[in-house]
Amino acid sequence: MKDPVQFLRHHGLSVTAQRLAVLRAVSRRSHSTAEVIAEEVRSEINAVSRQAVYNALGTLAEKGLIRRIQPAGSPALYEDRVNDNHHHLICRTCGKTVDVDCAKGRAPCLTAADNAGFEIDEAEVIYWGTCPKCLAKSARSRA
Amino acid sequence: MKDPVQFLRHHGLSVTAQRLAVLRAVSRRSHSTAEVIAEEVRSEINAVSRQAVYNALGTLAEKGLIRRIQPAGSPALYEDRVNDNHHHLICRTCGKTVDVDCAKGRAPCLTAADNAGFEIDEAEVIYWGTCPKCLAKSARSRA
DNA sequence: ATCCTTTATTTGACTGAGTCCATAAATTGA
DNA sequence: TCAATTTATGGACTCAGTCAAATAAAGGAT
Ligand SMILES: [Mn+2]
Ligand SMILES: [Mn+2]
Ligand SMILES: [Zn+2]
Ligand SMILES: [Zn+2]
Repeated sequence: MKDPVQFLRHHGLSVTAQRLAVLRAVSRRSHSTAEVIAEEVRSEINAVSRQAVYNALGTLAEKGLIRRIQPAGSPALYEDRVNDNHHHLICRTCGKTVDVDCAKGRAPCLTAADNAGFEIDEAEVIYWGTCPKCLAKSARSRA
Repeated sequence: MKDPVQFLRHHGLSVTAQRLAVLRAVSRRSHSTAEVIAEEVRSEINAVSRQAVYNALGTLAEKGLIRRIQPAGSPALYEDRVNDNHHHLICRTCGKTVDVDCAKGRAPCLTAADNAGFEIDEAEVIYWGTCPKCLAKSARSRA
């Protein structure tokens, strides 16, 4: 199931240049926006509509080939690291986003203190803070 | 520090009808949108601009009197339960949002598996799933 | 109570990120 | 190869929020 063409077929999706290019663009760099992905795609196949990018990202995420995260104050980000429910660490100053393994190990940490009768399918964790670079910069300006 | 007037003064903010009404509106119901809050405020004092509502919500959140959460696919939500870094459980179907105590107890769970050199100041946790009502409804429709 | 300065509110235009929809094109599989 | 189905395109449109200039209200000092 490594091959994207196989993957698309397997989910009953037609194989299109746009989808393949979007897939490659997402893999090339982690945590990128639809906008950035669209630019990447355009540099590969020579044109693609915004809507096609959103459609591809949407269906690929739905089928589980890519993952979408939607941090506060940022457009959605897409990545190809999938199926491990890892978490994210985001710099409030510059937006730098890095992966963090799930604190509870491999098993996704789905247990809430009290689930209030909900059936929980995902625990989304975002650690907010300041990245090393921005820390250094603010230390310098305070000096 | 219970009294909102005191609180505003204490933070060097002038006390305005709009701010007080926004504060009351936020307290009246948990997890409401700016839009809903604006309507509440309008039913109390007879008019308020959208911008004034956003301003008030912004400064009140900044000063720590209210808290803003920004779940994926929803406008920002505001609540007055503050200073305990509690988490949220959100229904993917109907958006119902409920509080969940921090899994790690009183101390906010700020520890990531690997902080990558970041200085973390908040761990935001959202549990996504289906609420009891929506579970029941879908069980019924499957029957 | 009055004036002055600071701070907040109003109004209305504007933006970013994404969605909707009708038409055109590509993909599939018979 | 030829429909039938699935996607892509282009353009209008929406939602949630921000910006900026003009006006109004609040707070402090007389
Ligand atoms: Mn990631
Ligand atoms: Mn809450
Ligand atoms: Zn940073
Ligand atoms: Zn529900």
